[in-house]
Amino acid sequence: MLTVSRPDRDATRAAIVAAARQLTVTRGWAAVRMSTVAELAGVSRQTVYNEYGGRAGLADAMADAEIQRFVAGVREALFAHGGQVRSAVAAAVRFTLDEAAVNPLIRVILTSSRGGADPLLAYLTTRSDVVMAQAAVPLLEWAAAHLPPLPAEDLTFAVDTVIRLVVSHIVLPLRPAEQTADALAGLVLLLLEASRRH
Amino acid sequence: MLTVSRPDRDATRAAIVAAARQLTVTRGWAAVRMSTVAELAGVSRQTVYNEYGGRAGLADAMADAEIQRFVAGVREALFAHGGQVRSAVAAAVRFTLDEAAVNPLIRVILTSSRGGADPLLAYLTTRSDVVMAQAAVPLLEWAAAHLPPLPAEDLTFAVDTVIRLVVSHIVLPLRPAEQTADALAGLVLLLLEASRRH
DNA sequence: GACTTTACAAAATACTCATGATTGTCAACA
DNA sequence: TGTTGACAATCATGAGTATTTTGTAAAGTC
Repeated sequence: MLTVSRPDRDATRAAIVAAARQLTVTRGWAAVRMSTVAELAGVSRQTVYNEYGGRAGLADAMADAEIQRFVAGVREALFAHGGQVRSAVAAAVRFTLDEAAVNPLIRVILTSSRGGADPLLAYLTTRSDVVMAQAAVPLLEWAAAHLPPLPAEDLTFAVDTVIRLVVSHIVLPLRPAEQTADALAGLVLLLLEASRRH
Repeated sequence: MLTVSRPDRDATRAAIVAAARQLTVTRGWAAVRMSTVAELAGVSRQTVYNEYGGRAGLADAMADAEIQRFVAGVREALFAHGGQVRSAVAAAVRFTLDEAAVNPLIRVILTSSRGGADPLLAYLTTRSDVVMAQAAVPLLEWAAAHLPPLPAEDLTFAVDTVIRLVVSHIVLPLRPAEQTADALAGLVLLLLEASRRH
C-alpha cells in the first residue's frame, strides 16, 4: 500500500526547500552548505539527504518549487483581468519583469541557458526551456477560458513569442517595465486579431 | 594636421585583426597569444601593441570588426530582396541564424550579456547591445528605402522586436532556421501593416 | 518508524609555494 | 616606421598539503 505523504513530512520538505531558497537568495548557491540548510530548516543534515538525495537533488527541488511559485503568479495576474487581452497580458508581463528584478532565483532559472557564471547552473540541467514551457500553460489556459477559439498554431506562436520577448527584456531592458509590458500586450493583441481575421 | 592612415597601415591592422580572429575561432580566445597573433599577421609583437594597445584593445577591435562584417551581411541579405518585406526580412533572419550557428565569435558577441563562460567576455564590455543597435541600422535604412513612411516609434519597435526574437532563437532554437525566419518575417509584416492602418 | 546523532571515507575546495609563460613597456637598432 | 632584444610585472599552471564538505552507513533516541 502506497503511503500517503503525511502533512508533517510535506512540511519538513517545504521547510528544507524554503531554507535552501533563503540561503541561495541571500548568499548565493555556492555558499549554501547542506548543514546550514538543515540547521535553518530545523532538521538534521541526514534528513536533507534522505529527502532530496543530495545537493543536486536539492537544487532541482528548489528550482521546481520556484517555477511553481512563479507560474502561479503569472496565472493570478492573468486571470485577475478577465478576458481583457491588453490588461491581462500586460499584468502578466509586468509581474514577470518585476519578479525577475527582485528575485535572483527566478532570473537565473529564466535566463539559465544563457549562462552567466552562476554556480547554481552547474546543478541545473538547463531549466529555461522548462520555465518557458510552464509559463505557456497558464497563458494557454487563460486564452482557452476567455478568448474565442483560435488556430492552435497561431496561439502557441503568440505565446512563445511574448515569452521570448519578456526574457529578452529581462536580459537587456529597454524601457521601464510598465512600458515594455504595454508594448508586448499590444503585440499579443495584434497577433490574436490577425489570427482571428485569418 | 591629421595624418590620413596610409593603406599599408590599414592593411597591417587588418592583418592583425584577421590573425586574431582566426586564432580565436580555431583555438579560442584564451589560447590566443600576442606573439602568435603577431607571427600569423607577419608583424612584430611590438606592432600589435602599438596598434591596439594590448590584449583588451585587440579584443575590442576584433569584436568591432566582426560586428561590421555581420551587419554588412545583414544589409546585403535585406537589399537583395528589394521592397518585399517578407522575403527580405526572412533572408536577413536566416542569415543571422546561420551565421550564429557557424561563427562562434558572432554568437558570443550577440549573446554576450547572457554570459556563457567564454573568457573573451572578460575583455568585452557587453557588446550585445551594440550589435543589436548596429543590426537595427541596415533594417531602418532598408525600411526607409523601400517602405512607405511609418511612425518612427512603430518602426523601431518592430525592428527591436525582431532582433530580440532572433537572438532568442539563437539561444534557444525552436524550429529549423528556415521556419523561424518565415515566422519572424510574418510577424514583421503584421507589425508594419498594423502601423500603416494606424 | 522516523528522525537524530555520530562516525567516517571520498570528493571537492582552499591555500601555499614555486616555476614558467605572457604581458606590457622601454630603448636601441635597421 | 617598424623590428629586435631586454626587462620587470603580472598571470597562469601545477604540485603538494590542509581543510571543508559531501555522501553514506550504523547506532542511538523519542
